[in-house]
Amino acid sequence: MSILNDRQRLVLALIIHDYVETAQPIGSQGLVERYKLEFSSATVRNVMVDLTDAGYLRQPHTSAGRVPTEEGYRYFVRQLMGQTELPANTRRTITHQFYQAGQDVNRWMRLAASVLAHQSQGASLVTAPHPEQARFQHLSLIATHGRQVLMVVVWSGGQVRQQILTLAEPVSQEMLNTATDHLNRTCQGLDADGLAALGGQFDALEQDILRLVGEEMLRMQRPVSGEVFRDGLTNVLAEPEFAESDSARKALRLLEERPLLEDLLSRTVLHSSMDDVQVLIGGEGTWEELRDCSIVLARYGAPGLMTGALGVLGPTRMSYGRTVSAVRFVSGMLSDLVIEMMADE
Amino acid sequence: MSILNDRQRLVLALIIHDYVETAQPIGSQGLVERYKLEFSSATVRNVMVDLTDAGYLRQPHTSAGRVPTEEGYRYFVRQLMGQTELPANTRRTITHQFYQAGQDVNRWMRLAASVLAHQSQGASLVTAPHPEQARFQHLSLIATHGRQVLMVVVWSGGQVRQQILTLAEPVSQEMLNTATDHLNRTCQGLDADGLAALGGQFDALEQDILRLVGEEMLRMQRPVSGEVFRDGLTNVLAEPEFAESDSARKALRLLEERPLLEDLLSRTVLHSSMDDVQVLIGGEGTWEELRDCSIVLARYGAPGLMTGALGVLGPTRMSYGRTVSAVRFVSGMLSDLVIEMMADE
DNA sequence: ATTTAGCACTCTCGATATGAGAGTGCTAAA
DNA sequence: TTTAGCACTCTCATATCGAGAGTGCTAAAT
Repeated sequence: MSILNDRQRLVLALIIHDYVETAQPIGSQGLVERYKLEFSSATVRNVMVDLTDAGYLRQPHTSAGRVPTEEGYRYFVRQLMGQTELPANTRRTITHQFYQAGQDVNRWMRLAASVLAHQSQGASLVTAPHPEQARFQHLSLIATHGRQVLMVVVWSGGQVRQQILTLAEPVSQEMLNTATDHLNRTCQGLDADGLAALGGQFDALEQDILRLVGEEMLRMQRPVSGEVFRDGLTNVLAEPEFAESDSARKALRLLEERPLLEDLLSRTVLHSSMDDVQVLIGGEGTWEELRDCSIVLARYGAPGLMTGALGVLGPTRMSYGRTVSAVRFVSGMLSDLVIEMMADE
Repeated sequence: MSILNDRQRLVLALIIHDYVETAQPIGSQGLVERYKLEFSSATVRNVMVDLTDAGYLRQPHTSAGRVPTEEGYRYFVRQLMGQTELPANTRRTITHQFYQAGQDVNRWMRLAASVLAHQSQGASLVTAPHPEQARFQHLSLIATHGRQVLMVVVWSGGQVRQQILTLAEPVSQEMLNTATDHLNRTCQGLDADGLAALGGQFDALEQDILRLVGEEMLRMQRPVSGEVFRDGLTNVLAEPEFAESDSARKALRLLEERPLLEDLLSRTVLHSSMDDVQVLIGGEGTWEELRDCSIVLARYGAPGLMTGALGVLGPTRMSYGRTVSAVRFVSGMLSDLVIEMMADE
């Protein structure tokens, strides 16, 4: 990566700024006029040649204006963008909305997806927080009909998972109550290892239940185990570069199909530290589908305890400042909420 | 609506069939050649004039082929299409998949959305089944931290809803157990009226809980209360008429935004009888956003007890035969599953 | 050593023209 | 009632053309 002088940096920033707005190649004259630059268009042209040689700009064709390359965007994001924040009143409004959502995690998720989509004008996704180290908290067994039993397990993060079991033989609600009481007293706060270490102090029924609880625990600890919340998918379609809709389709499919999504998240954000915003520009050579897209990702939650991921998909030509600040803000918001929730319990 | 003779009906059916495949206006010559018709293209042209006068066909411009009108599709769906079914082996495969999903309602929903999207090549949506008449089954209260209590309510359909309460003052887990035991014994199987009718046989804590349970019950009985499962949104983008992406955006937004969706469902499928497939062609004058789209909808579930809705969105030029059979089949499948589940409990 | 004015050159984009092709509607004959 | 024949219409793809925007280069100016 070349080292740019101030003028080069200024011109690059201005070109990116204008191109993000207009989606049109940016020419030297227009730039000088719009920003009343104190050097001439010829000088700008010289600078443009430098930036093109450095790989930060390109021309769609001879004698058209310049367009940022992926490298150009990367330089901008790393070196030029600075730490922007959402406007104070926007932050207040959003905070208020989260506050109103109370303790309902599903509402947090929906709200986060909605805020991200709205602020960034892109497509957003938010994965539900999942425990990195699930701990058992409470169990209910409810006899329904014959050998069918509804098992409801509450985990220490407050997640609730239910499942219907079919037992080998009918069991009365009384016996179920006895078993749950025993298990609830004994297993409180145990993690997977703890559960496995418990010896033969249980009868057959309790052993069975314990095994199922253990399986559920494993399922829950997978990275994209729960629901994925999305919003603003149609925003992406509004961008002119996706008018032809084919690349848009490919990109949206990435968000729609779970395996692709798991791949994406596990290769990037899961290894990053909390609330650290990552910007993937143009697929970074790995995702063909994302040729003309960028993704802004972050991981949120209580490190080591309960984490999730969130992100925004938009065209490469997106407003990185706004998007990064939105992602950072929402990620921090959710982290605070999750940490607070964990502390309560 | 005019009465058509056999030849007119045949020509209309063939034009719709071809147009659905090619998305191109259909001409008289091509029709005669492709289907080796025993009358000439001139005759077909005469028939086309009749069908155009009747309002079932139109010409994009003078001297282009014919294209079905919305009325044409309606006539086709009502009179010509017949009762088609998915192929037997497809039905078997799908049945098998549902069977493998066990009793997990969320998996049913995801699978239903996926099957609908795949079979119809459109965008699908499925609302979770919600109780028409919720009955209380079981309650758990779990003390978490200070005055915070996690309330988990199980309804007679097997739905589980959780919520975090903040009590006026700290309460021990013992006291919570006593209260839940009492409430679980007393309220088993009661509906909203039943709960309201219970007099002063409860202490203050129990009264509070009961009130919250009642509120939750009301929330749950709203038509689109739970999650909405979607799939295949990108299928729609693949259709040539949505290449320009603007009308596609409008239509997909209808599925993305909950209020619009509630409006759509409440005005149509909620008043229909179970497993009865409704076809809305071109917005039916009510939904501007659906100008070039059709929606195939059905209601599923156990009538009076637990119902949901499902549907497919596609271009007006969609294969109604395939889509209607897919919607009918999946709807019947889910109805069976829900009824079976209700009978178990 | 930079910066700038001047200018020729290039390329896109929209407007306009043109011809092939597909399809119709009409008329008159079968 | 059906059909062959034919003139007519309209679209679509292609080609042409000029305006406009923007560049790169050179030589002069700072």
